[in-house]
Amino acid sequence: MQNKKNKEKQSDTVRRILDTAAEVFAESGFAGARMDEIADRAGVNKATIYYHIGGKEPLYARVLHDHFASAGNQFDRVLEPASDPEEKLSLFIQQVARVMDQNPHKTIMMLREIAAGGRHFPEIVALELAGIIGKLMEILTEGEKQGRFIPVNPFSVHLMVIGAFVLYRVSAPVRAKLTGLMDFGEPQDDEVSGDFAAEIQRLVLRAVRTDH
Amino acid sequence: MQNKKNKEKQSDTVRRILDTAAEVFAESGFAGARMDEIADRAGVNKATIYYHIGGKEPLYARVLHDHFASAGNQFDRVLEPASDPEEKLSLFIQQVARVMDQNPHKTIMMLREIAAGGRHFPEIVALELAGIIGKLMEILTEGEKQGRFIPVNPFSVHLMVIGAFVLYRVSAPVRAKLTGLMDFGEPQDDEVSGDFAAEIQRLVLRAVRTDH
Amino acid sequence: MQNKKNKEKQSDTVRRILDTAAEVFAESGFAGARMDEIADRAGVNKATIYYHIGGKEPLYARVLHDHFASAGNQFDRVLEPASDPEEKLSLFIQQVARVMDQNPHKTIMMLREIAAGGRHFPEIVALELAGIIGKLMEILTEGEKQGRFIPVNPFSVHLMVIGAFVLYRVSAPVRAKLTGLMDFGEPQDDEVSGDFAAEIQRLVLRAVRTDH
Amino acid sequence: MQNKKNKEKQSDTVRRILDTAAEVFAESGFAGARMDEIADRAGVNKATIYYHIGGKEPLYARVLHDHFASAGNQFDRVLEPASDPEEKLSLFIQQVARVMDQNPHKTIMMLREIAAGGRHFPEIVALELAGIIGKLMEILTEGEKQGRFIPVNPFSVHLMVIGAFVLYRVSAPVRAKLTGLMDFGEPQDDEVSGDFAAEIQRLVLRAVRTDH
DNA sequence: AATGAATGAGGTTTCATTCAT
DNA sequence: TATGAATGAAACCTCATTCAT
Repeated sequence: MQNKKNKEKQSDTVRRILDTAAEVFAESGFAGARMDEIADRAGVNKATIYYHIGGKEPLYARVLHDHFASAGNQFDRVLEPASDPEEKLSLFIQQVARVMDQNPHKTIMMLREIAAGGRHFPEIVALELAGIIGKLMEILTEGEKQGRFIPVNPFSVHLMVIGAFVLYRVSAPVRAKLTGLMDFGEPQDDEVSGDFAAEIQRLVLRAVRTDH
Repeated sequence: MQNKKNKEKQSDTVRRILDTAAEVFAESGFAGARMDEIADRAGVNKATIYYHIGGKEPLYARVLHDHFASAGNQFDRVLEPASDPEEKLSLFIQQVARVMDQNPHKTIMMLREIAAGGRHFPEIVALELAGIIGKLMEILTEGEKQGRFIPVNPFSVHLMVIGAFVLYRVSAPVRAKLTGLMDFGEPQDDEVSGDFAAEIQRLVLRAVRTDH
Repeated sequence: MQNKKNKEKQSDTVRRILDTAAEVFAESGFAGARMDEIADRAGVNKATIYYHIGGKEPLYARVLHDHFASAGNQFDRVLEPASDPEEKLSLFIQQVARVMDQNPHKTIMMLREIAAGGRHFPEIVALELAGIIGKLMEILTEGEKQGRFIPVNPFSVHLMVIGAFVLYRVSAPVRAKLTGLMDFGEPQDDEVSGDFAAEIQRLVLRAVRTDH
Repeated sequence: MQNKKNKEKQSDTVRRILDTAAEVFAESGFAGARMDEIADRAGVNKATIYYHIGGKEPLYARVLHDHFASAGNQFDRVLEPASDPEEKLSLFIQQVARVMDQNPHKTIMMLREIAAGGRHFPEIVALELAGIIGKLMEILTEGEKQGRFIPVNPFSVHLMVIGAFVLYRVSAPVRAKLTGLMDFGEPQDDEVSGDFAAEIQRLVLRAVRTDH
C-alpha cells in the first residue's frame, strides 16, 4: 500500500532532490550551483541524483518543467468563475502573484534563466510558458472586443506585470541594501500577493481600461 | 608623455578587458564566466587581466561600477529641459530605455546581479542605483503634489518600468523560441527605445495620471 | 526436479551472463568493461551478477577459465587420428584456428589479457594454456626426433602461429581502416579457419620441414 | 640559447609527460590508465597535462602518433644498403625487432590498441602503420618477381613476424607464470632483437625462399 | 606591461559494490 | 532467485590564480 504511493507520482527521494535543486539553483544560478551542495542539503548521496535524474542539466530542466506543468494547469481553474474581462485580468494578476509566492525558488530560477538568454530552457518549458502568456492575450483581446480595454500589445502588459512582480520578489536582498540609503514609503515584506499585487493590479487596470 | 595618454583615461588594454568582460558576464553570469574566455576574446593574456585589475571579483565590480557612474550622471542633464511632471516622467522612461539600449551587456549583468540577490553588488553601485530610483521618486512625488498624478508607491512604478524594459531586452532569445508557438502582434526587434518604450510610457502615464 | 535442470550444467541466467561478459570484456578490456553494460546486454539486473558470481574480477576469471577448460579437452581428440608429425602439426594449426573462430570474444580477451601482462590471469588458466603449448612441443620434438623437422625452439613456432592468428582475428577493424589505404591482395574476411589458416600452415611447414 | 631548445622540438615537460604516458598506457591500457598516475610519475601537476595536451584521448593519440612518425622514418634508411630481397627481408625483420626493443611500452600499447579494435586509433597513425606494412609488401613482391620467393600473401608474413615478436615481448610476465609449469628450452630474456629475432628470421626465410 | 607555463582546489560524472525487499 | 535504490571512492576535467621571465 505504502509502496504504491511511491510509484503513483514520484519517490520521496526524487521529490526531495527536485525541491532542493530549485532552492540551490535559485540561490546560485545554473553555473554556480554545485551538485555536492544539492546532494548534501537533500540528504542524499551525490550519485543518487545521477541515478534518478542523470546530471546537472537534466536536473535543471526537470525542475523548471515540473513547475510550469503544474502552474499552467491551475490558471484555467482560477479564471473560470470570472465573467467580465476586468475581473479576469485581476484574477490573472493575482494568480501570477500567488504562484510566485508559492514557488519563490522557481520564480528566481525563471528570471535567471531568462536573463541567461534561455540557454538551458527546454523546448517543452517554452511551450508551457507560451500557454500562460496566451491566457493573458485572450483576456486582453476579449476586453478590447467588448470595448472595455484600449487596444494594447498584450505582450507589453505581460512584461509589466511579470517584470514588476519578479523584480519585487527577487530584489528583496537588494532592497535591503538600498534601505537606509533611501525611503520606500511603508516597509515592505517579501510577499507579492498582498499590497504590492493590489497596487500593480490597480495600476494595470487604470492603464488599459477605456473609462475610469 | 606617452605615459600620459595611458593615464588620462584608461589604457586601451584595460578598456578592451572591461568591455569584453561585460559581454561575457552578461552571457554567462558571474559564476559561468571564465577568465580564459574573457582574456581570449579581449585578445590579451590571462595574466594581463590579473596584472591590471586583480581578479574575477574586482573585474566584475569594476564593470558594474563604471557603468553606473557614467549612466547616473546623464539623468540630470536629460530631465532638465522638461517643465511638468508628465514630461519629466516621459523623458525619464525614455532615458532608461536609451541607457539600456546603449549598454545591453551591462543591462543583462544588472538583472542577473539582482536575480542573484546582489551577492556581488558593490556598495558603491547600490548607491548609484539608489540615486537613479530617487529621481523617479522626485518626479512622482512632485506630480502628486501638483495633483497631476494619483498617489502611488513610486517603487511600484519603478519596478513596472524597469521590469518591463529589462525583461523585454533580456527575453529576446526566449521570445525567439516562443515565436512560432504564438503570435505577438507585429514583429518586434531588440531595441527598447522605439515602439516598445512608447507603449510602456503610454501605459504608465495612463496608470498614474489623474485625468485622461 | 526443476531444480536439477538448473544444477545440471548452469542456470540459463548464469550462462547468459557469462556469454555477455565475454563479449563486453572482449570489446572493452577488463578496465573498460562496465558491469552495467554487461547486465543490460544480458537482460539481468546488475545485482544478479553479484548474487551469482560475485564481482567483476571473479566474473572475468570465470569466463577465461570456462573457455580453456573446454578448449583444452578437445585437442587430444582432434590430433589422435594423425600418424606423422606433419599431419599432426597441420591439424594442430587448424584446430587453433577453429577454436579461435568459434570463440572470437574469448580469443580477444586472451590477447588483451596477455598484453596486460596477465594481471588477471588466474593460475588455473595458465595451467590449461601450458597444456596446449605442451602439445605443440611434443609434436615438434617428435618430428625432430624422426628427422622430419629441423631443430627449432618450439616456443618460437608457437608464437608465430598464435601471433599470426590472433592478430588476424583481432585486427579486423584495423584492417578495415587500412583498406583503401593499401591493397591486401584478395579481400579477406574475419574467419581464420579458411584460406588464412591454410596459408599459415603452408608457411610453417615450409619453415620447419627438413626437405621440400 | 637554452630557451631556443625548448621551442625547437618539445618542451622537456611535454616530453616527460609523453614518455610517462606511454609507460602507463602500456601497463594499464587506455581505460585502466589514470591521469593522476601519469601526472604523478611524470612529476607534473595533473592540470599541466591538460594545459599542454588536452585530455586523455589526445594524450593517447599523441603518444602513438609520435612513435610511428619517428619509427616509420627509419625504415628507409635501414633497408637502403641491402641489395637483394633476402637481405632486405632480414633487415626488415631485425629493424622491427629493434624498434620494439627500443620502445617496449609503445609496442605493448600498439598491441592493446589492435586488440581493442582500434577504437582510439587515430587516422593518421593508421596511415603511418600502413606505410610500414607497405615496405614489407614491396620486399616480398620484388623477391617474388625475381623468383627468389614463393608467391605469398604479404599480409600473412607480416602478421607472423609482428605477431611472434609482439607476443614474445608482451608475454614475458605470462611466460614467467608458465615457467616451472613447463620447460621452454634455454632461459629467455625480454629482448626480441637477439636470438629470438634470429630464429624468427631464419624460419621466415625458410618459409618464403624458393630454394634452400 | 605582458606572457607562457604551471598548479591547487574543486567541479561533474562514473562505477563497482551493497542492501532492503 | 532477482531487483531497484543507494552509495563511497575515485576518475576525468576545469578554472581562478600565481610565478618566472
